[in-house]
Amino acid sequence: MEDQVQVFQEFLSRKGLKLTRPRREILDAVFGLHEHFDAPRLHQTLRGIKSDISMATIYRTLPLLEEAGLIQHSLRASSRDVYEHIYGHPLHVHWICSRCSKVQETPLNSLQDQLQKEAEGINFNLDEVNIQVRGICWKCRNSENEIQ
Amino acid sequence: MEDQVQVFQEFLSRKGLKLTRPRREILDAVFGLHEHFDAPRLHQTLRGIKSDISMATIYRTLPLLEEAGLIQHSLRASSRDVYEHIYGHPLHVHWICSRCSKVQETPLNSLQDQLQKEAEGINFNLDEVNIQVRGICWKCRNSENEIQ
DNA sequence: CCTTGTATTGAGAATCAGTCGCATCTTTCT
DNA sequence: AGAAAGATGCGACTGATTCTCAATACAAGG
Repeated sequence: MEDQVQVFQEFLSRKGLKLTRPRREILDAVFGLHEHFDAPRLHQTLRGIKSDISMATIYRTLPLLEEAGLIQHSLRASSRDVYEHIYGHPLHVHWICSRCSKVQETPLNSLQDQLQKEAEGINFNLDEVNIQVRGICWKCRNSENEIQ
Repeated sequence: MEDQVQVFQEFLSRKGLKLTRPRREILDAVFGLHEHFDAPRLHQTLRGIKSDISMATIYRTLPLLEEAGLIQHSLRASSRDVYEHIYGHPLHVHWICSRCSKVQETPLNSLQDQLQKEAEGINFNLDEVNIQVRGICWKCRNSENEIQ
């Protein structure tokens, strides 16, 4: 439990930065959410709970969390910067329905090995993988006739 | 040559819309660029060449091109809406270097088949695939020691 | 416990992308 | 040429993200 705090802490000191109250609260909020989020939503969440951390601080902290490998940019349907926390989560594929915008996730499985091989082929030091697939989910396929 | 014009033309008339001068010029500009682009860059390009098509028109046209299957949303490092034209291009993997931000592309190859299989597994009607991999490219790996 | 240098923060201004409403053109069809 | 429907440009507007800067908080040394 609270592994992510350690990770962040270590990352910060390695860079000569400090784990301050605002940073800690943002970290907690991020790992308290179990969905994708963006800066405004995070701000709302934090405000709801207790503190009034400024947008500026949130926008400053997210890149740090990303650099520390705790969160990653997620693919987005909208035009905002969307993140999700990944520490302790396996990499996955996002299946995005073009109709209802719902997002399902499945694990990478064997795809990862292949990507790894290709990475070696071009001498690329692979860090993160994001796979986004768009199409129509089964629910919408079924109700396709009604709408159109 | 100029296949994309036909495709767009047909798409438009199917929807009762017209292939106007601005739309045509945007289409040309899009297929004249051989990199990823966003609305502002497109605007700049168009301005440089000749016409003064408004941002509003560009923002209205891009979704049409997307719906026509001529371009697709690309994954982005920044916070803007980035597109690339795909008509006549095979699907590919984006290799993004976290250090120098350069983007390389490789074809999907066998990954596509696997995704297709997984799609069938969850009864998902696969349309588009975007794969983004982040890491460090060979150039940056080599010069890693110097900077740090 | 005080001092000092450095990192941080909040608030608000400033940007910038993307959207919208509307009066004015274009295109198409007759 | 005239009418109807679709398009466009302009400018206002919204909302996200960045920037600036003065005020704080913190760690280390005295």
